Formats: sequence, structure tokens, C-alpha cells
Amino acid sequence: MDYLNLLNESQRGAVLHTQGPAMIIAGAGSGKTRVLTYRIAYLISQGVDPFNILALTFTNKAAKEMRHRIEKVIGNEAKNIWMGTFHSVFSRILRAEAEKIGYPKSFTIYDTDDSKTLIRNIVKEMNLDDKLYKPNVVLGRISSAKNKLISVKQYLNDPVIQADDDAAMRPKIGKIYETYQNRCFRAGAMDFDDLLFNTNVLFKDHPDALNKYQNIFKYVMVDEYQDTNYSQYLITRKLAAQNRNLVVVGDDAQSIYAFRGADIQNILNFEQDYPELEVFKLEQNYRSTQNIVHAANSVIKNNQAQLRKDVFTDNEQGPLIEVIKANSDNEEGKLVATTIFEEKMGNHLSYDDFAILYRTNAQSRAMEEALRRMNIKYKIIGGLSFYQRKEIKDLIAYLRLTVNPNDEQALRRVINYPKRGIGETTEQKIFVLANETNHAVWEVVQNAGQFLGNRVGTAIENFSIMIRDFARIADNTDAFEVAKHVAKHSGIVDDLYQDKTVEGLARYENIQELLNGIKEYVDDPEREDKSLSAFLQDIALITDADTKEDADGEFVTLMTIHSAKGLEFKNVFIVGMEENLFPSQMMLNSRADLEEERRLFYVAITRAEKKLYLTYATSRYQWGNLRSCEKSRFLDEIDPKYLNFKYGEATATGSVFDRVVQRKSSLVTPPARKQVAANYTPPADFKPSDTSALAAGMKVEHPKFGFGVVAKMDTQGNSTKAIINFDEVGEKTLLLSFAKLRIHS
DNA sequence: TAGGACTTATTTTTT
DNA sequence: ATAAGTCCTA
Repeated sequence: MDYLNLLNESQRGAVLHTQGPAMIIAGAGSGKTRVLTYRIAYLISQGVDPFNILALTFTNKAAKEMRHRIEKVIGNEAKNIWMGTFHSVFSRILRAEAEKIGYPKSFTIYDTDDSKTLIRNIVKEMNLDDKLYKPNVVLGRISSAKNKLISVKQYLNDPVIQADDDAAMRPKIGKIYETYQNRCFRAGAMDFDDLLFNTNVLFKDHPDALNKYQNIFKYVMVDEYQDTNYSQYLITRKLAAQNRNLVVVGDDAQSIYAFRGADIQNILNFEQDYPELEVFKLEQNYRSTQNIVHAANSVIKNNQAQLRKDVFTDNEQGPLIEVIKANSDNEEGKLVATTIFEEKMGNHLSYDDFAILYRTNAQSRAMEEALRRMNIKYKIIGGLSFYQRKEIKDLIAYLRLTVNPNDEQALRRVINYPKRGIGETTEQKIFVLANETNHAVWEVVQNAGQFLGNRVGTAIENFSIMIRDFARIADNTDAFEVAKHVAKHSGIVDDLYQDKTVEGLARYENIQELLNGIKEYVDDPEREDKSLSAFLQDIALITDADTKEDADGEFVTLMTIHSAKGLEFKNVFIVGMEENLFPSQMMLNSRADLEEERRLFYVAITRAEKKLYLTYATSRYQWGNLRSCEKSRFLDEIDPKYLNFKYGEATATGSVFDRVVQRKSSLVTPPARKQVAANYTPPADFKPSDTSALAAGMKVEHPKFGFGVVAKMDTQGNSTKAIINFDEVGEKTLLLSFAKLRIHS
């Protein structure tokens, strides 16, 4: 039990609290994770079965790390603790209980793209204005309803909600929500919010199931409690209702997910629900220097809404925070890269000691370029993840369809990829029929022969046979064997192999990498369920931030501030400290929004252990054109006694001006544009000739291109092309079966 | 039906 | 800048 000696008084108090509700208010860097891990270790040492402990974290990464640390203290038993994100834990539970609420066991999890595409389809089907009903807006509305546990029925019957939507000129959102929900259900699919929503449904409608999990999860712990939404709050409240052993850990100053429905109110609710609760405040920061902690405090005190808390540290004072001004986003990148290089060399540091944090993913570009130029190894967390690449999504769509043929979005994606002659018209027919008869699309596909022409009918028939064949294989083998088979027999690999360009090769390799990943998945000796269905369930909830920590060598880490939460680095650069960027333009409209941005800044500052750099540029490219920028108001909120100002040297070479001049001059000579077809008007009596005997040297007339001479004939299989030199528009290659030509010789 | 040219929105953050 | 969606032509 010697680890108890490593804790300060309030930390120890929290660890030793084993029975009844508790709230731990943990300031940044106050040893929160340490408390959580020791508390779990302590529980187990007191005889609690690890199977009875549920620890909910915010990211998979946090869960993995915590499990690691507990393992170090208590060994293998740590594997038996239920630990993960809300989404992953409850999707596992839903998988086991799906049939109780009318979903198939192998339900699909729709990602945000699937949801948006579906909404786009629905808006179109309903003949609504897609300018008004943008997928983002509609999905946001639906999502926030679900996070508040507002069902379709409640949504449609709530006059306040209707008034809101009316006022926003979007009265039909309720109807879209209804259709969306029906379509998801019909497809056997849940979106991210449904995972939590349906867990609530399960617990509400099936007391036996609730009871079962109440008995399993005798000890419940929630990390990052300030970021939970109502739906999550209710799940934990229900689970803990019997044993009341609920411990939450949070820091109101680090609440940065209100945009996703997180509700600070949950902390206040917590105190009402459990009047007997014990509160522990962890206020000593062990992570950062005095300068950093004080600077962070001076920022956060500009917020009105906060629980007062005094974060302090006994650490050294440390160097001042550097503020660096650059003339452009590229120069900003250059300054960051050179600073990293010099710091590393001068102080014998590792690249692992550096992180570059930004507000938006788009900012990574300039940083990457600069780092690459200096040969500094880096790793980007987040952004477009591996699983969002087209070729990966294509293969995954086949796999999803294999497991759940009703998966509408997957079907749409691959029904005609690779090309198999099932065009848009046919696709429309199928979907319309499915909607009219309220059948799953797959039913329609399987009976497609009855209402389609021979040719298309056969194509669909073959497609359907192929998928059923995949499904049969999936029943008998593990995820890797199926995936390998599918990659080959779906035609994806062949299709990519055709493409010999660099990008094509990369896509081909990505497929290989996905297959490797699946192989690794099934080879994991601790993996119990190696089915394709289990694999799909798992990857649906994985983000790039969680994937492989391929530790080959040291590297600088680049990520958004949001994904940096919970992490720490010796040296941190917060880049893009500019108005409209950080704070984001979208967050300037209300005090609450601005305060969330400020908390985000607070989170960013407190990631740093030793040294912090804040950089901004006076101009930056946005959507392809140059904008000038002002430095962020947040810079002025830091007490200047903690700051040291530095300016990027605006040298004659490489400054932003060169680039402007360059851009301008390239505009002077507009890029050679392809000649547009001359507006040749054919004579009234124009009549295409029989072109079967067309040959090189013949003179022809085209209704649009005018007169020309056949340069060359090119027959490949059953398609014949003619390469013709037209007098007006130059050389054109025309497919003979389509081209209307009159022969003039 | 397929492929290319053209248009349009997107950049706030994530499970 | 870029990607995705739409329109047009053969």
C-alpha cells in the first residue's frame, strides 16, 4: 500500500473513499489520473472484483492509458475492469441486448458522414430547400435533441421546439428527424447519439436489463464529467441508483464540449441527486512551472461562470512565456520549426518533448510544410483519419454490408463500385420502391429481377449473390479471412491496381494496411470475439487519436487543442493566436461561447510543463486567398509580466510579399485554358452518315465542332474511337458509337 | 451509363 | 485549396 504515501492529503482522501457518491474537482495537472488509477487499485486491494468496476473515460486513449497504469500497480487483474468511452462501453452492451429494443445484433454504427449523406438524401426526397436544410444544421439539431433524450414523438409534439424551428425558417426539421430515425432503424443502424439514446431506452423499457447491469457495475467512475451530456448523465445515474457508488471527476474550467451537448449543469445536478456526496478538491498542480500556472489562472479569471478554485504549484518559476509574431502562416510555421530545432539541439531534448497545438485542423498544413523542410519528424493526431479515406470506406462498406445487408448507406456506396452497370436510374428505382413499401432496401435488391430489365436485373442479381456469399464466409471465419476475400472478390483491389499513379498506389497500399490491421486484430491473443461484426463495431468508434502509437523514433506531435486534452508536453506551441481563429469566429456571438473558447485556451496553456510559446501571424491564407489578421484578445488577457515578446524578422526574402507578388504575376498570364468548342451551327439539313467505314484521311463535319479531317482510327474491343483534327477546335477524340458525323468525301 | 467539366460549400472542435 | 455534388455530353 506504499503508493498511498505518494499522494497529498486530498488525493489520498479521494483514493480512500470507496463507498458512496463523491465528486473530485481536479484542476489541470493536479494528478487526476493518478488518483483515479490508485483508487481503482485500492478498491481491488480491498476485495472488490474488477468485473464490478466500470470506469468511463472521454477518449479511448485515456482508457487505454489508465488501464496501463493500473496494470502496473495491480497486474493482470486490470484487464477485467470495464473501461472505455461511453460510446464503446454501451455499444458493447447494446450489441448484447440489441434484440430487446428491436435492432439486429450486428447493427451498424453510422459515422457522421453516413448521417449527413442520409440527411441530404431525405431533404432531397422531401423536396426541401437544401440551402436551408443543410446536413450540418439538421444533424446538429437532431443530435442535440437526442442528447437531451427528446424522441421523435416528443420533438414533433413540443410547441417550443416547433417555434424555434419555425423562427429559424426550418419548420420541417421534426419531419426530417422522424424519417431519419425510421431509415436508420430500417437499416439496422445507430448513429453515435443513438448509442447513448438507445441505452437509455433499454434501461427504461427493460428493468431486468437495467438491474443486470446495476449488479455488474457496483462501482462506477466517470472521468471528464464536465463534458458529459444529459443522456450520459442519466445513464450513470440509473446505473448507480442501486449501489450509489458513483464517483465523478471533473474540472469546470476544462469544459470544452458544450457544442456537443455537454452540460455543466450535470455537475450541479450531481450535487442535488446525491446530497450525501463527498467533495474532494485537487488544487495543487504538479505539471507546470509557476509562470505557466499563473498565466493560465490570469486567463481563466476573465470567465464569469466558474466554480472558484485555486490552482497553485510548488514547482520552479520557469522561463517566461514567449510570444512570437510572424508575418504569415508560412513564416509562423518556419519560426516554430526553427525554434524547435534550436531548442532541441541547445538543450539536448527529444522531439517527443514538443507539441504544436492549434484551434483548427486546417492550420496543420503550414506547420507540416515547415517541419518537413527542416527534416523534423512529426506526427499528426486527428484530421482526416485513416478510416475516412475513400478506399478504406469503400472496403469497410462492403464489410458492413456483409454483416448487415440492410445497411443503406453502405449499400449506396458500393452498389456500383467498382462499376457493374448499375446506374443512378436503377438505384433510384430501388430506393423509391423501398420507401414506398417501407421495406428494407436489401429486400428490394433481392427481388430486383421482377421489376427491372434483363441486363440490369442480372447485374443486381450477381451483386446480391456476391454479398450473400460474403456473408456465408463471414459466418464461418474470422474478420481477417472475410476481409481478404471481400477485398479480392468485390473487385476493389483490381480496380485500385489498375491505377498506376502515385495516389493510386497509395490507395492500394492503404487497403493492404487495413488488412494488416485486421490481421493484427484477430491475432490479438486476448481477443475473444474475432468476428467481422465485432471488428466493425470496434473501429466505428476509433479515432485517429487512439490508433497505434507507432513509436519508431521520436517526433513532434501536432494536434488540435481539443484532442490535446488530458495530455502534457515539456514544450508547447499554441499557434494561430488570432482574432476570428482563436477565439473562433463562430464563437463570438455569446458570452457563453466566448467563455468556452477561453476554457479551451486554458486547457491549451496547461498542457505545458516547462515552456510555452504563443504564436500568431498577421496574415494567413484562408480558402485560397490571403487575409490579414489581428492578434487574439486572449494574448492581452495574460498578465504581461509572464510574457516575453519576440518578432519574426521580416526579411526581404521569403516574406509574405514575395508570395503575393508571385501569385499576382501568375495571374497576369492566365493559365492556358482549354479551347471551348466553337459555336459552329450545323446546316439545317445536317444528317449523320453511316460511319462504319470511316478511315484516316476522310473529311467530316460535326454538328458542334464543324469541319475536320480524321487523323487516326483506334479500335479497342467493340469500341471505336476516331481522332479528328477540326479546323476550329483542334484535335478531338470521339467515340464513334456516339459521334454524329457527316462524311464529306 | 460513364466520364469530364463545372459549381458549391467548407473550416470549430469529436464520439 | 479542396472535396463533394451537379450538370452535360457523347
